[in-house]
Order: sequence, then C-alpha cells, then structure tokens
Amino acid sequence: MRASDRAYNALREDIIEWRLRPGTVLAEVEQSERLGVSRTPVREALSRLTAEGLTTAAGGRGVVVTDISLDSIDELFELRETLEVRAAALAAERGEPGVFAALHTQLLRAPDLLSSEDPARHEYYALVSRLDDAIDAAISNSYLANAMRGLRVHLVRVRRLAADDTARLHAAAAEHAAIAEAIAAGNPRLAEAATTVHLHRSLTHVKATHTPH
Amino acid sequence: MRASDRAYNALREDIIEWRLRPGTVLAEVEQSERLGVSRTPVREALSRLTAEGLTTAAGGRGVVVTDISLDSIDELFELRETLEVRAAALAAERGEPGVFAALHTQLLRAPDLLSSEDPARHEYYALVSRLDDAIDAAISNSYLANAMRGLRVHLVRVRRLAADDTARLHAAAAEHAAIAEAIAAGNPRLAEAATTVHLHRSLTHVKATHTPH
DNA sequence: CAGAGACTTAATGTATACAAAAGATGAATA
DNA sequence: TATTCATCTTTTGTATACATTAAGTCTCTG
Repeated sequence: MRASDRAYNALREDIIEWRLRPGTVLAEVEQSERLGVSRTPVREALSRLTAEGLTTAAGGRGVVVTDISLDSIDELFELRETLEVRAAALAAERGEPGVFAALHTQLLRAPDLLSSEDPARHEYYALVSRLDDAIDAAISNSYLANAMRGLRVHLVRVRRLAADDTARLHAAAAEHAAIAEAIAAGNPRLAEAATTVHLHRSLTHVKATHTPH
Repeated sequence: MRASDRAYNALREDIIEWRLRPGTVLAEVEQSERLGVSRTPVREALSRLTAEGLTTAAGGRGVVVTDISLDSIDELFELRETLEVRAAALAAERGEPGVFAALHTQLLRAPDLLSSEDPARHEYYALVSRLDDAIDAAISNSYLANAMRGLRVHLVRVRRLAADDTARLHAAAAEHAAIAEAIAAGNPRLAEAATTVHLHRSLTHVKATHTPH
C-alpha cells in the first residue's frame, strides 16, 4: 500500500472517530512525524480529505478539521434525502427484485445481530452497508452513486454524535427492511416514502441525542 | 497565484474546451514541461481534477481525461435533475423574491444579449450564471450547493458537444425566465416543474445535436 | 511458432532541501 | 497604555534527486 494511502486512511479514521476534533489544525510536519511518512504523502492525503469536505484549507495556515454544527446536520440530511429518495425510486424501477427480497429477509432478522456480543454492531452495519451497495448497483448511475458515497463519510461522522442505543437500531432495521421490501416490489413511490420516513426518524434521533462537544 | 493553481486552471480549461480529448494520458513530466512548472504542482492539480471527476487515475500509468459517453450524459442529467429540481423548490421557499424578480426581467431581455456581436455569448452565459448563484445563495445549503457546483463543471464540458445555436439559446432563456418567475412567486411546485421542463429540453437538444468525436 | 519469464525502461511514488509567504512577537513611538 | 511597524519564526509551496513499481519488450524454451 502506498504511503499516501496509509496517511489518508489514518487521518480519515481519526477524523471520523472524533479523535481529531473539529477545528484541529493539521500541520504537515506534525502529521508526517506522527504517521511516520514524509510531507509529500501527507500533503496528498490532506488534499483528498479537503476534496471530500472532511477538512478545510485555512489559507496559509494549514488545514483544519471541518466543523459539524447542528445547522450543517440539517443541510447534510437535506441533501441526503434528495439523493436517497431518488435513488430508492430508481432502484425500485431498475433493480433485481431477488436481491432486495433477500436483503429484506435478512433485515427482518437484524435483531439477532444486535443481540450478539459485538459492541460495535459490526455485522449489523455490514448488512446495512450491503443494502447501500445494492442500491448503488441497481441505479446504475455512477454520478449519483458517487454523490451518495461522498455523503456517507459525513454521515458516519454524524452517527458518532448520537448514542447507538439498541432500541433505535431495532427501529432503523425495520425501516431499512421496509425500503428493501418496496424496492423488491418494484414500487418507486413506496420506496420513496419508506426512505423519507427512515431519514426523518434518523435525523430526529440524531438531533435528540446530540451531545455537544 | 500559486503554481499549482495555474496548472490546475490550465489543465481544467484544456479539458473543458476539449483541447485535451477523453482518453488522453496526462503524464506528469510531459505536463510539467508544457506548463513550465515542476512535477509537484502538476501532481496536485491532477489530484484535484481526479477528485472532480474530470480525470481518472489509471493505476500506475498516469491519469487519463475522463470519457463522456451518451450513457454518461443521461446519468449526468439524472443527477442534475435530482439536485436542481430540489434546489429550485427550496429557493422558492427561502429565496428573496426581489432578487429573482429582477433576474426574471433580465432573462426576458436575453434576446438582446444574444443578438450582440459576442460569438462566445459571454453576457448571456454570465446572466444564466447569476441565476445559478442566486439559487445557490437562496437555498443556504452548502452541501447541496457544492454538489451542484461539482456537476456544473461536467455540464460545461457537455455543452461544448452541442451546437450553440441561437434558436436554442432563445428558448433556454425563456425557460430560465420561467424558473426565476416561479421562484420569485414563491411557488415551489411550479419552480420544480419549470426546472424539469428546462432540463428535459436541454438534454434533448444536447443529444439531438451531439457530434461524435 | 506460441507462450512464459526475465529484463529493460519509463512512469509514478517518496523524501528532502530550499524558497516564499503568512503570522506572531517584540520594541519603539504617539 | 495602545498602536504600528519591523523583524523573526514557523508554516506552507516548489523543485529535484532518488526509490519503486508497473508496463513493454525481447529472448528463450516447449
């Protein structure tokens, strides 16, 4: 693996996991020493992060970790809803019903995954991620898929703000199952509605449990 | 201005204006000699272009100018419609009516601009660009605005494929005027409809006059 | 003659030295 | 004491030398 990739992954993880808080200045020499690579790959990593919006160039004095305010969460979900509602509708029109029927079945069994011992809910999130991937593949639109992929990075970051309580995850799994079911049924309007409901509840939950840093 | 900015702007212009055709391999040393800067700023410029989607990393053998096929134009407009229809609705809800009323008036006078001697239609495109900016400002959603800004780069590139005939520009100006009018009237559903119509006609025109390279 | 493998070559990836620019700090003055 | 200017320091921006990797080519073998 290239050194710039390692620097990128490390910094990205640190930002997403809130080990690097918003407002933190990422000086090139400091990070290159911390990560054990030279400034060149660090610069490339910071470039990529800035392009993604995880960091912001602070003109002349390095790059800083981008802030996530309550207002920006609203904006984030406004775009998310715009994209994902459309994606769900397109998936219902173009997707393979069998794929989503299978995901539907698995999502109904999600409570089993959540009762397991894994505190990080790894299997659960992997399942949700497979639904995202299936939708990406079904819409067969690389521009739209890329736009959603770019957003998901920010969403993972936001998710860390909210408490991952089991009750909410159970409800979210049911909402995801409803989306998969609507897509499998080839019903675009129902898929839109199910997505709208899910995103609205998700946003409500995030804002309710938001713990200011 | 920084050398990397100059390299970025130069390469970007060359790609948008089709002086660098899709599939062209952009070797670092070759471009650094052509642009008169060292490899470092060229690398940064290529990084940015790749992040925007104008170039694609071709693993190990430099970056190549991204292709624009007829299929990808359909995908591009699918995302564009998703974003701009929503943006128009939000602008109708949140924008200052006065701003869009003024733009409406100016757009109705667009034929005057098109009859002038400027072959590049500079004033006309500047006016349309002001409408875009006004919508960006009105929605007050940086994520959505950024997503649209990222798309517009590709759209300018596509526009170069189509003949800029005066008849289409007259019609497009009228469609833009209708969008501005709907936003000024604070009517989200009408703004959505006007945007849908405009984008549909725009796509139809591009595909009809498309000259394969 | 076809195919596989090693070698050559030319490209990108990385490190580092140097240049330039933006801030911070200090002193001098009003 | 506050303000401004100059200097100094720290940081980013650029160039270039070196390392590494991947592709192309040539040869050797089946």
